[in-house]
Amino acid sequence: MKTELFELPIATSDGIFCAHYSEKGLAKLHFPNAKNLDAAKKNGKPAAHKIKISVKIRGWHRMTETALKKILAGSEPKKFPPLDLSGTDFQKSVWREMQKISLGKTKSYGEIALIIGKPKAVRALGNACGKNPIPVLVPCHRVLAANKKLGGFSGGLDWKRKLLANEGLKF
DNA sequence: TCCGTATTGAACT
DNA sequence: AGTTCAATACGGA
Repeated sequence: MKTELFELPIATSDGIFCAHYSEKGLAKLHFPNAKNLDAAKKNGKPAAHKIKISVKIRGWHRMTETALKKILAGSEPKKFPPLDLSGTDFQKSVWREMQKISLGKTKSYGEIALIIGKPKAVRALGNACGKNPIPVLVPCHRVLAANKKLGGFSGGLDWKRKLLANEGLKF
């Protein structure tokens, strides 16, 4: 059975993000890509559902919005909404480790692999990163390749560069 | 079971 | 210094 997700837009200076909430918390976060904007424009409005949003979810959304904007502004958010991460244990370990990376710091895929006790699973790590449902809040953009090179990024490499630049990192 | 992957480090131009 | 290549762990089909 599929869990019903509530989809809410978050307008930022960098575009309109889309947050998906389950009954347990924030489940997914969507980058504002060209399609997104185009679709939103086409519909005249970004997903204005008439479904009733519970107070609980409104609260989470508020936290998400604040946290997101903080990060885009280059500062570390103090409050996070609960995250409803769905994935394998391996993926959850990876995502959890990534959340521990503080703003302005970076780690290599190899580092993460080492921390979760599987030094050789670097490639699998990349896989897990690509499936990270919540970019930015789970700072997958702070994970670089070994030589401090940018790896890749789901939302586009531009975003990764931009986010890192926001945090004062240079290349 | 086979394929792809956001890696890595060593060998080879 | 840039490029190619095999090894490797995990998830999806």
